[in-house]
Parts: sequence; structure tokens; C-alpha cells
Amino acid sequence: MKRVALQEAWTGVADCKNCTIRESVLFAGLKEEDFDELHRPIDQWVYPAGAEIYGAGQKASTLFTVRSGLVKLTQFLPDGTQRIVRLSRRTDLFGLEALIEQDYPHTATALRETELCRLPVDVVRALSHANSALYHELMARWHKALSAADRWITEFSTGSARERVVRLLLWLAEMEDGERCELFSREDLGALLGLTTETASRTMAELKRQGFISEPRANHFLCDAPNLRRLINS
Amino acid sequence: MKRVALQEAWTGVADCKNCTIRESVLFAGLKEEDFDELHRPIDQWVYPAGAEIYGAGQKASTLFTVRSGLVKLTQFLPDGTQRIVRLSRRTDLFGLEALIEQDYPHTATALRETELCRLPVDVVRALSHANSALYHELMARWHKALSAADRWITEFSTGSARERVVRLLLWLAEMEDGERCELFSREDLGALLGLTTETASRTMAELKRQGFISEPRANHFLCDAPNLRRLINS
DNA sequence: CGCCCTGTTGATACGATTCAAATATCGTGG
DNA sequence: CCACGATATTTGAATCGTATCAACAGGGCG
Repeated sequence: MKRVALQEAWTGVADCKNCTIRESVLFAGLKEEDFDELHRPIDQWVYPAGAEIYGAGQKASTLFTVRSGLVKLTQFLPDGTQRIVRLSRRTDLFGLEALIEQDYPHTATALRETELCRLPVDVVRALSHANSALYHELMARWHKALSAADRWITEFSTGSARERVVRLLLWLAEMEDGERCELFSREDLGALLGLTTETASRTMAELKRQGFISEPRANHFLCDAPNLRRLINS
Repeated sequence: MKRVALQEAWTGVADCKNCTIRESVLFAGLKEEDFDELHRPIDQWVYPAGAEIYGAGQKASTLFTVRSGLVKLTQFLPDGTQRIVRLSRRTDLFGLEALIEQDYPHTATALRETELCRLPVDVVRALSHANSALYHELMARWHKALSAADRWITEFSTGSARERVVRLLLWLAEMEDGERCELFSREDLGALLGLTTETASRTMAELKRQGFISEPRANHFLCDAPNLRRLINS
């Protein structure tokens, strides 16, 4: 892993009322007047690839919405083993644990350049007491995170290396047009799927040789989605 | 799998106010007067080992609290693969998804004889609007389920077969005195840990031969917890 | 009693890990 | 802009672990 100094950059106070992804974020259900209560500003930041957003055990005072990019949440075991337990992408909310716990249970890291909104936990708490739409939205976010975790177990932690890689490729392609996806390091790919870096690399290479995927640009892949799907459904 | 007729049995209308595990259940924070709003009774039922509590895709109208026993939540993949994604034990709440979704995403099955309280989802919804203690408790339950899922990924889906089995034994022993635990079928053990039945069986047999565990009664194990912990922390 | 289901064990094959080395890529400073 | 060193990726060969297929033992139940 590179150990360069990575500095996030402030990109401005968020204009929640006119947010470009407002219909799919936490504050989707808020009414005009609710925004007036948003005294403490929500800001937007951009994190470069590799930047740590927060570390496991740090004081949890902020929730994050992903505006663009990709974030990994890593969990550590006492013996030092680590495993990526979730990925958050556009419109996903992460760091929800801040609502309940003192400290973050995971380490959050940007896998690519990533734009985030930072929501102070006390702002969200205060708003959610008064506002039942936000209450429901929060509940829905917990549910979404839980579904994602369940899916992680069945799709990315079960079956052969090849099946896992294929399921991940298709999952990533969902974000775009279903055929195109951007990948990250083989090391992360391994930590994500519970495989070694070498196995991850070999599996990708073999899929390429067999024509299921191609790599027009570095880390940008084109997937033969129908045939990939056939690989895992038979 | 046995295909006998398994019938749950009604054991009475729950007396939530005087619940023996009240301090750790969903309604822990309710005050005396709140219970008066519990017009629709909460009932208690007992399910025999192997009984299906609900099936994936069924209409979700009830939340469940485990009073005793053990429940597995199984998720299915389109290709027929199935994987146990969570276990619920004493004081755990499951079926939370009913608050958000139409249908249950998992199949819930009793692994042993299990006592449950059934909470109609509309009762919980109605109470949670008025009652902020219940609102917080619900949030905490979502959080607990999510932490459990994360732990599942790192502990029960990562590492060698032996490590996974050992982690599960220690997890099960947590429930009792830390040394004693009750197990279930090797088939379920496999589905839980992402292993085949045979590997699960072999691993258990080897742990027994090496003196880490003993089986005084069928499916009741005594664990040498300190040495087991040493196995996974080195 | 005999059947079926579960658990155990054995032999073998396959797949993933490990260790090692070669190659490609990236970032930096000359 | 190129050369260099550091880092990431790919590939190879040997080993180890798990899956697979098959056979068998024991227990519960009709």
C-alpha cells in the first residue's frame, strides 16, 4: 500500500435544497421549511483515491453520503486479519453507526476519487426527532445496509473464486450501463472477496483470455454481461 | 433433511409488562401507560426444531423476539445456492425487514426448540411513532443486526475451515457459560460457514481427537475455550 | 426388523494459497 | 522528458486444504 499524504479537499457548503441527487439521499423527504432548520452547514468534500475517511475506533460524529466514487468499509479481527465488509457507492449513506455508537466500527477508505457530503450526527438526530419522513428514511437506510451485508455474504463470500469475481464485476457494472465498470487494485479485490491477491489477479487474467471481459483502459473493463451471468447461474 | 409435519404451538398471550427478559427486549423502554396501548395482543409460540417460521418471499407482517432457542436466517441465490446469513438467539429481534418491505427476504427456521414472541408490524409501527424510546430501541436493533452481519462476514466467512468452526464454537459458548455449547446438524454447520457437510464433520472430529472439545451428550459440547482462542489468535 | 437419515471416514481430484521471480506501472527527481 | 526506484501485477511451480464421490456405521422410526 502506498503511504503518501492524502488530503481531502473542501468543495463548499452543500446546497441540500438544490442537491443534484436529492431525490435519492437521506433528506429526500424534507420539506422546504425543514431546510431552514439546517443551521449547521452540511459540507461537501472530495477525497482522492486511497484516502482514509475515518478509521476503526475513531470517534463517530459524522454520517456520509456518497455523491460519486466508491468507498470501502474494512473490518479488523483481533488477529490482524482484515476483510472488506461493504462498498458504498452513489447515493449510499455510510457511517450510520455514528447514530448509535461512540466509535466507528470500520475503517472507511476511498477506492477512487470520491465526493462526499458530511452530515453531523447531531444535526441528523435533531431533525429526525421532529420529522417523520426522515425517520422513515433513516430506517430504510439501515435496511438497505443490512440487505447489502446479506448480499455480501451470499454473493461475495460463497462459491469459487471465479464465481465471486464475476458476481462483483456484474455488481459494479450495475452502477453504469451494465456492461462497463471501473475496478481497483487486485489487493482490494482479494480483500473484498476473501481471496489472495494472486488468485484475484489470475482469475481476472483468465476471464480476459477467455473473452468474457476486456480492458480498453487501465482498470476500465468491458463485460460480456449475458455470458458472465450464464457462468454463475448454471 | 427430515420432512416431518412441524407444528408450532401457541403458549399464551404474552404478558409484556412482566416479561422475564423485559430489560433486553424491544419494549424495554416502554412505560406503564404505553402498555395500555397494546390492544392487539402479542403472543408467544414455541416452534420445534426444524420448524420454518417464515419463508423467503412470504408476506412480512410480524417481527419476532427470541425468548429461547436458536433461529437461522437463510438466503437464496437465483442459482439455488443457499447460505445461512445470521443466527438469532435469546433477546434477538428478527424479521425487522417487515417494517420496510412487503416480503421477507430470508427463510427463518428454528434450529432447536425455540420460543418466540410475535409482534405484529402495525403494532410496532403505531407505537414507534408516539414513543421515542421505542424509536431509539428500533434503531439500536437495526444496528445490532448490521454488526452481526459484519461479524458474520469476517468471522464465519474468512479463514480456514478450522478457524471458522472454532470461532463459531466460541460464539455459541458466549450464550452459556463460555465453555459449554449446543450444536446442530453438520449440514447446517456447513451452510453457516460456507463449507461442505463433510469438511464440517471432519473438522469437528479432529478438534475432538485433539482434545479441544468433548461431547458429553449428543450435540452438547464442552470447549477448551482458552486453547481454542489461542488457535485463532495466532 | 429393516429402512432411512445423519454423521463419519477414506481416496482422489481440483482449486486456492504460498513462495518466488519476472514484468509492468507509477511517481519522482535529475 | 527520461531514468530510476518503488509498488503493483502477473506468472510459475509446489504445496496444502477443501470438495467430491463413495462407502459404511449408528440411531431413530415405522
